[in-house]
Amino acid sequence: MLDPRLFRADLDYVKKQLSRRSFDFDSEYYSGLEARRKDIQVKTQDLQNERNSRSKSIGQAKAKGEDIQPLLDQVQHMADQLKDAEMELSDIQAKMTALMEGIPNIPDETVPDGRSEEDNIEISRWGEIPVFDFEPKDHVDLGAQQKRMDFELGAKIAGARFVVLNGALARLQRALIQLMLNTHVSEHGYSETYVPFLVNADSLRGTGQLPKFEADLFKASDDPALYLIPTAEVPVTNIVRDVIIEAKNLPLKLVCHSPCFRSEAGAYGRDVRGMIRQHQFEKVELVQIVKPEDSAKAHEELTQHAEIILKKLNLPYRKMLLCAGDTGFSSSKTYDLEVWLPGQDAYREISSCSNFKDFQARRLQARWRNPETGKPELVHTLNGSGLAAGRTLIAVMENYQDAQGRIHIPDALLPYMGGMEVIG
RNA sequence: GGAGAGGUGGCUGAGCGGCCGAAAGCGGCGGUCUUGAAAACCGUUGAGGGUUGAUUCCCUCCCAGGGUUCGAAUCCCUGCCUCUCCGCCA
Repeated sequence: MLDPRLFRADLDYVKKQLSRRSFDFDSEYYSGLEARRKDIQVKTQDLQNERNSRSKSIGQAKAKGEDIQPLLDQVQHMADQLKDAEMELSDIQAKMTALMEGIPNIPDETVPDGRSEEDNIEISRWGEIPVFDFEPKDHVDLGAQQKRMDFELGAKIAGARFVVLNGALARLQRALIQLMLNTHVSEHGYSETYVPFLVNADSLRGTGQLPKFEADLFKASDDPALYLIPTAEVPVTNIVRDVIIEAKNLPLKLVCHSPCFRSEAGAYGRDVRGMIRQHQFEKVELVQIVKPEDSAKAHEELTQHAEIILKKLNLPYRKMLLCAGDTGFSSSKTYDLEVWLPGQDAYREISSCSNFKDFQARRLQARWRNPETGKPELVHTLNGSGLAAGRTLIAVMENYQDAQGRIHIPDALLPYMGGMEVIG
């Protein structure tokens, strides 16, 4: 959620910034609502004030043993009036909240204009694209041997967009997760967490998935309302919901491995082959909670932490700065890391690292106590995949294949593979 | 799943339906004392919002949502959560 004070101070600026991401903000509707809100709020509070002072004098009169009946007669109709005003106020506040919750974050000034991924900017490239003296296979064909990667079985057990991994490939995925967790904990200073994979609506509202993106989620239960997490970002960031953090405890750097569940509504027909887009996948997520002044730097660092995993695995990748139109709803600035997939002859997203600034923090009421003011102020939140394990598995398979369709284990993973050097 | 107890400020913990945004203690902050520290003593210390020229005035918040009442932290209902005992269980 954006700062309501920003709307009152400079509506044109807000509208202009939102238009950069093709969001048409109805400022007329907003202004009308805001004017009414102000009006009704003042009216309601006046009535409340009157009720309070009259009730107080009734109490005092009663204490002195005076006849309070005349006073009671005076207040008779106040209750109804007040109730009406309060209902009107809560009604307009609900409308206001609904409007505000549907407005995306304002893009950072360093974010380029643009409408779609076509307009994203390549920041850098790393690694050498492997040259094969044979026609490289994609991960589906590579995984088909001995049914190590079995999509038919996934479909039988659950349905489309599910997979079963067997033997060495299941282990390889686990090895990747271990490498990622160990690196982030031991070398990057993150604290490992384990969190619920089912979350309530408040948590999803806090990080911005609700109310707008319910269709992307799997709802696991109606009563109580619980959803499967689309990313560990949700439970991990919600650790600081309604918390005032002491300045000395910042930054908070958390890493969490979790399965992720996405309905992929709206993605019909896209990436139907293979493990690129599944309803369930494993991911190691990095989350940082920082002082506002530190978030730009933290964003660069967090992205580098994700990049280091790719470097350790010697996987070629490029770093993209998303344009305003392609940046996610809650984010003010996002870098995507795209890994090279020989089977697709293309770079594909493997990590997305975002600075949300105070957008999530405002919804979460996640604050820190600023020693300079002594007051609680909103923190900045950031997160990024470090990395998506399923897609990393694909990248390793396709980049480390040989002419026989075998997969050579990258050096960095050898300690986790129990002596196995080649799969095949 | 069954039975009971309870949810109050950073923490512990009082609180007759009006004088309670809330005692007291701890913690935090500031000060006195001290070469310094500790102890002791004194003072101070919740959050959100509206409004204003203003550090003015006002509103809301004692788990959440309803209700009773002129008036609710206090009474009633529902939900959620925590604890204890029993059962079951990875």
